[in-house]
Amino acid sequence: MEKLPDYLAHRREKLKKLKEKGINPYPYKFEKTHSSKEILESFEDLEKEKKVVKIAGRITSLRTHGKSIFFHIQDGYGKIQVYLKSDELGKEKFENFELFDIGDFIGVEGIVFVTKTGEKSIRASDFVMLSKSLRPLPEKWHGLQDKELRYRQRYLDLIVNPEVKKTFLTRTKIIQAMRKFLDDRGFIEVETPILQPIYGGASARPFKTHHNVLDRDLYLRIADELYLKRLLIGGFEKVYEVCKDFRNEGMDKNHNPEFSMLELYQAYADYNDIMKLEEELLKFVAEVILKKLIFVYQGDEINLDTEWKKIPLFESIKEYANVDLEKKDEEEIREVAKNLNLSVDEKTNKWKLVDTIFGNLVQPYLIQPTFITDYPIQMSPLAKRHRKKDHLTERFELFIGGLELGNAFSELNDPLDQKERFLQQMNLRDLGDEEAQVTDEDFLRALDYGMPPTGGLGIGIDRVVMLFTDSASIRDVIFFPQMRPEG
RNA sequence: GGGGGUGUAGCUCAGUGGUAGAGCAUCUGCCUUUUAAGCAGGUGGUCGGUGGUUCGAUCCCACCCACCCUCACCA
Repeated sequence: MEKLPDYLAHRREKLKKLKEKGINPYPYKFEKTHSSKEILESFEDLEKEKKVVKIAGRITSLRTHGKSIFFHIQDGYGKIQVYLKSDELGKEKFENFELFDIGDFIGVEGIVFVTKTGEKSIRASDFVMLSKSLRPLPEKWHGLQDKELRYRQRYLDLIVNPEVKKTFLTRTKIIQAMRKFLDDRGFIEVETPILQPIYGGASARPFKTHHNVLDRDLYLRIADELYLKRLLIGGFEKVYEVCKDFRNEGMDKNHNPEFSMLELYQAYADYNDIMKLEEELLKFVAEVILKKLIFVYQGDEINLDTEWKKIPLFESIKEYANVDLEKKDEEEIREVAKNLNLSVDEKTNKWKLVDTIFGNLVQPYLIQPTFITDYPIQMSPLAKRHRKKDHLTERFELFIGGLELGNAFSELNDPLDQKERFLQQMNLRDLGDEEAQVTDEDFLRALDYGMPPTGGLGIGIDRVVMLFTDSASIRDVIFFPQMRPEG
């Protein structure tokens, strides 16, 4: 048998001794009366009444003093100090504590008191092992710093870095707030397929899988769009889905292969209505989460309490890059990109060139909330033509803090136009654009039956969480980000 | 994929061409209000991996792996 390192062997030895004493190191349950938070909040009453409390949690620090011991236990809501005294527990019980370590789950019974140094604590009259820990926790003072370990072993990160737990609690509250906002406005939350025979609704490469019984390839969805629109056709007027989407593409601080999205559709609305809706939604979330509309993201002060700026895409490029691309042809735009030292090649098509120029010269400077509107048709195959400018669509993206937070259209509901757009996409695909969208015949058939005029919106939930928790990387707001196999 | 950085004890980090250190954790002893408890004494390492240079490599070189930053890609 392989020899364990000392720090593991010692704990195995203690585990064995517990069993020899007839103590189950992994019992089935413990009836708590309070959480640490509840005790601290109602401390004065508990102290006055000398009420016996029972609390459970993980030992996170330990100070022994011969015949007395102090330790903190951390539960799901905070931490509280416990005091053990030999006189009060009896010698045998007190000595059993030798088999407890930092990291173990313990149940404690006792009454509350305040120590000499003023800390609200529990004077234990009994304690019980709830789960023996066989590995040491990271260091108490610096916590877990190594990002790789923090992501791979998020549970440790959560145990020792309290601000991490707070970020994820905020994440949950943000999603709750989004649901409340939409539910209160009569939106219906729905679920649509993750496994799709034809992927659509966005421009991205998919993950592919296979159904054995049907002997058919399926794709993990890259968006929910085409299914939610089918529901509009079916008669729902306001729907939304909080979903995971999957895109088989690169990973960086703004992208994870699986990510969370909020998609919503509202019949009889256009993109102007959706702009207003998204602005109200994010202001509502900010009020709920931050209790204010002015906050700092990555060093920049962001003010949501303004009239949010709206600029057409080409205007924004004119404003920030000082060049008018709207009337230029592909070669002229390529020249512009090259002169700006952007890495583009002869294969980069016109629309990707525009996108690259925007992404490098405009997007990073969109710190205050800004709607970029009216994208070219070729960049927006699911968006309705602009009512006044035929070469553009009624589409917008929202940027705050340099982050792209949403993408929305007056949805294309002209079945023949949609068919044309799919054909254009297939042409791009034939020219080597692997992210070009795939024609979905069933969706076209559905559109033939008629979809009401509709406004739709997709919001990257992870990025909203980044914004409101001042996180620099998407990995800091996803519990278990995608990682390569351990090296 | 390109450029830069990091990788040393369970954790946080020093360090050196002659096979290694601190703090915390852990172990032993002392200690009945401590809280980064204290005091005394221990244990613990394939120095990310594989090759090369060298009498000798954790250190220098090459390649590989992982992670971070950045560019590209990716709405």
